[in-house]
Amino acid sequence: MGPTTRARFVHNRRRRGRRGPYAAEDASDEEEDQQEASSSSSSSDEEEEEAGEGSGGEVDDDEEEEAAVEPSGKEGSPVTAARSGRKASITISLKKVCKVCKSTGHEAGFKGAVYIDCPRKPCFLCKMPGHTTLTCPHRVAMEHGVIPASRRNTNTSLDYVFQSQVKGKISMVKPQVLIPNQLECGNIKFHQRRVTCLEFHPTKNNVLLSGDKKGLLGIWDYVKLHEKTTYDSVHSCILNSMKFDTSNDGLLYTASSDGTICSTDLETGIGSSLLNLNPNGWTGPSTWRMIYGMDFNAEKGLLLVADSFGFLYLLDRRLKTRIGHPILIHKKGSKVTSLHCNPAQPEILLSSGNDHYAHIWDTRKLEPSSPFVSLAHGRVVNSGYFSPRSGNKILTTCQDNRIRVWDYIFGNLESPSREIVHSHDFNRHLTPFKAEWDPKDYSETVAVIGRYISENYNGIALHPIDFIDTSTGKLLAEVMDPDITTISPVNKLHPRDDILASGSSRSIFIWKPKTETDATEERNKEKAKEFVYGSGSRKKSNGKHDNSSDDDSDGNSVGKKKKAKKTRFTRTVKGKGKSKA
DNA sequence: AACTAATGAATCC
DNA sequence: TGGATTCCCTTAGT
Repeated sequence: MGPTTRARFVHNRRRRGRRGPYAAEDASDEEEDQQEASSSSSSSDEEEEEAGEGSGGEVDDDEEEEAAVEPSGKEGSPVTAARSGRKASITISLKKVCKVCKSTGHEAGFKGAVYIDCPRKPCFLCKMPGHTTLTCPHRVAMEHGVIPASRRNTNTSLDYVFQSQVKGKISMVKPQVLIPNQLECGNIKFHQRRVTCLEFHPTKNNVLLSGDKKGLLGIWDYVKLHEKTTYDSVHSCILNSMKFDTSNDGLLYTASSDGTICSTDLETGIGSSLLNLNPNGWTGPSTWRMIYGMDFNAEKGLLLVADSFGFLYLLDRRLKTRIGHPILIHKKGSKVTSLHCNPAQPEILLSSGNDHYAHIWDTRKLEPSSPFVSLAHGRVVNSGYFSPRSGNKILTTCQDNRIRVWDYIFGNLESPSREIVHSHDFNRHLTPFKAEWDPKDYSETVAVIGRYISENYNGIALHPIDFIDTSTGKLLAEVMDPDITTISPVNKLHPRDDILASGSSRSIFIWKPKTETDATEERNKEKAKEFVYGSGSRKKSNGKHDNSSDDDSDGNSVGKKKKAKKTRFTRTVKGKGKSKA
């Protein structure tokens, strides 16, 4: 793959690449409809209410019902049944059994595009009992999940230090956030298995690297859509992490569940192994070491790596050798899920683990099992990141459906500054969700993360990618497209451009901000549609995107699935106060 | 349309 | 500590 400088939009979904000040404000009214649609959702089909929890505990009084069903035949007239008296019960027959709690009287699952929770289980969103996702207070659209500052408001001396020393360095004027909410292009089934990680090339602006569960490494130039390369021999199973060598753009380090760290020269494709934790091959699950967390300390030329048994390894980049002995940094036998070196002080390390902790370490004086600071979590911690510029904040993603933020790492870290309830449950079939900072956001507040639970958008269940203001917990935007009905657990924001890359199942998508012209066009289209509907004529198929490409096989371009009425799916929640532009 | 496989963490003994 | 069991809004395949 050659240098990529030409910016040709070959076969992109959206043409106009011109950026304009993005007006997020105009969404106001249709927003309402959306909400309307999502909340009232099942207006048409009335639930047969009752029968639910009211019927109480007992379950199996209905054997005889089943018996009764049989004679009356299939859709045998319930009327006659009711008439005949004793078989009246058949009218309520077809007993519902909840697939979650196995009791009768209610059913959990999708009803159209709306998922109905089992009322006997705690809320699937916030995990608290007493209500379901549909009525969860954290689901309220705009506030999507903040637990308002569990933080003490006392002004300690540390807070003073924070105010005087740190705040000055962080821009307090929030820059305008340009949300890449418009699907630009996609690469369907680029991978054979689900995507597990994404990384933008540090210098080549349009190059995206991706890894999957099989260990495949993909390189894709999303401007020259046809420029794709894959390496299938680098790893033999899950590619968990990728890091570029900051002193050599062409060199990529990869960490895998096969227990190896590899460096790959992206120009030549030549790779070499830096570490193999399973030199004797497979000798059973109790000995097989997997590598999830990895980061690069540029200052020291040091690669930090952690395995699934709780150990940290230090590798010298040049010598390609281990330094010292492995050090236990999480509960013995538990997986270390992520590592991150502080961008301002690379010797400060943040580790997250399956033992429900995130730890802060000073790599200059590593003592097994005695971190500098421990951050307790409710469940497995999927990831922990220092803020991208100052390194003064910490953002973690935990399987208890909470995103946690610590505002100042040298302050009181006993409890997080904020916990933000957000749906990103663990599911063994999904790549773990990780909230990621926006590297371009000087104020270090914006984070992006995919959402697990779906919302009903005009009759179709979609799983948006959420942009969250971590300083308030407010949902800044939810990004989605009616063609993408799968969950997007992997998301990465471009270090310089207003671009979002997302990995959803086996596909990869590129998103850009909706331009002024896009918005106008859409509005006009909407108007036209109203007109057509108003005049009673049927609308013919709506604007199909041009498929003008060569290279059919593994399809560039966005695939179609269910087609929904295409209204405004990429909804941007209006961000108040950032209208300057 | 209705099934299945793949397969990680919690829970229970 | 360790093995069996369970599971919850998955996805792509048959």
